[in-house]
Amino acid sequence: MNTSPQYQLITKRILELVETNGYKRGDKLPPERKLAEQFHVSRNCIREALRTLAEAGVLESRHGDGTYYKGTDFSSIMKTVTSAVSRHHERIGEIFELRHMLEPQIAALAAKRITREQLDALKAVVFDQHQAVLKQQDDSQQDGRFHRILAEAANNTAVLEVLDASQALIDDTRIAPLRNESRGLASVTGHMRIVDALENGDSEEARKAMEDHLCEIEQTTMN
Amino acid sequence: MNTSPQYQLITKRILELVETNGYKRGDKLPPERKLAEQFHVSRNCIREALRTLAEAGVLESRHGDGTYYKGTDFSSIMKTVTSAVSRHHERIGEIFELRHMLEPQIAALAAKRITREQLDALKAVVFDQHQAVLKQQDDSQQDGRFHRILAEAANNTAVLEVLDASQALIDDTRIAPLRNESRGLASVTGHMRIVDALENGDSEEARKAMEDHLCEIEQTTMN
DNA sequence: TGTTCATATTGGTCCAACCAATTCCTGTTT
DNA sequence: AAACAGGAATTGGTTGGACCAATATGAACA
Repeated sequence: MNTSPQYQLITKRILELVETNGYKRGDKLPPERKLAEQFHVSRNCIREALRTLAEAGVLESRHGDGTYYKGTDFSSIMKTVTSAVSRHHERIGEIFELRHMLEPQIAALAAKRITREQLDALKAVVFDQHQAVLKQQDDSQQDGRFHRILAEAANNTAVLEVLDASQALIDDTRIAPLRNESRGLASVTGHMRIVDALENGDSEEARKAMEDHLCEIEQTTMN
Repeated sequence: MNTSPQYQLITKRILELVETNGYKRGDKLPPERKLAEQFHVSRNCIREALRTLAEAGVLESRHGDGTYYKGTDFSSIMKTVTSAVSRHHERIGEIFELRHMLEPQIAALAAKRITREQLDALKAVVFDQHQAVLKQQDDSQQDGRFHRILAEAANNTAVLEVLDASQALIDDTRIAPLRNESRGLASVTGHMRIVDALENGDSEEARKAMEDHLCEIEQTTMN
């Protein structure tokens, strides 16, 4: 037989606990001793499960304080494997390709589903980005935020998670920017066109605008 | 002071050990008890570090055997991505949507990149599927294989991993079949059209064919 | 040569205690 | 009443030793 070790089962049960009790990001879990008692296993076993979940980015333990539900935060996980990622620079192109597949359709979906608030947030971000560019500051923060809000507006968490992970990979490999003013302005213009399409609820135009935007970025990146 | 817990330090030291000693994929690490002695920490602490590395995909422990170096391949990184997907199995609709975003573009890419051998494999699968349908057998195996070969032909491991994860989820939830002869034949016809487009290297037609194919499936699934 | 079985090795689990960081209450001071 | 200081309670981090369970190994056997 190939029975799973107990700590793996416990891992799942803790996840269940979190889900069925509707834990939200930042909530504190019961102390290890309680969990051990509740699941009828040793505290040791609980801790191994917690280490697993911590590495997976689901939880975070703070000495003397407690264990917290982190939601799914990828950037922290990625840090632990950064060294590994660096050995796979050649694959980063695939990640870009993956994003290139998703983003235009996200834009199209968002055109149908975006809320008033999200649209406003988007406009605010583009505004901020414009300011940053004009001041010759780094606008990568705003740029990332723009794409993230869009993914949220598409209202599909699965896609959102995939995109977040991709972004984390890209960030971590520091492939990044080469940002200058002309490139920044082009980015702002692209974003404005997308926002415009969203405002009109025009799916096709949104898709196309995003498509063009990404192509432009790719060209200026591959200098 | 904000000293890291010991198990985190041990995690790094184990990685060092692996690197400096030139461990290769599949090599066996020293037993936990040795490691504990060598690093002057408790075996418990070692184990927590091992759990962390195991979750990161670097190591694998086998009961009664030993702990092995798994190497750090790309898929271990993507595991992070795919695990995100798998935490959302309740949202099966989103998963379908995700696939719907990817598959047509995969078809388009595959039209440019597919090899002779892959095209042959594709034809063989469609052939088998046709046989299965005519014999009123379940063709889900062939159907899955078709989409997988296509993803391989697109030659993008990142996308492939995401799709595999999605497929596993769909399989898992047994949403599936409702397969009957007319639906099966429609599927075969759809696949044939896609193969035809691939053979001609026609990206756009491949995309469209896949798009239509998916729409048809969705309709017949939502009975 | 091939099989079986005892044994050693190794990961998995448990317990009970103690260390260390943080929080929280309580009493004091201002 | 507000601010502060200090100690107790809570909670994660670590330890050592014991035992269970799966696997590998090698010797005895057919």
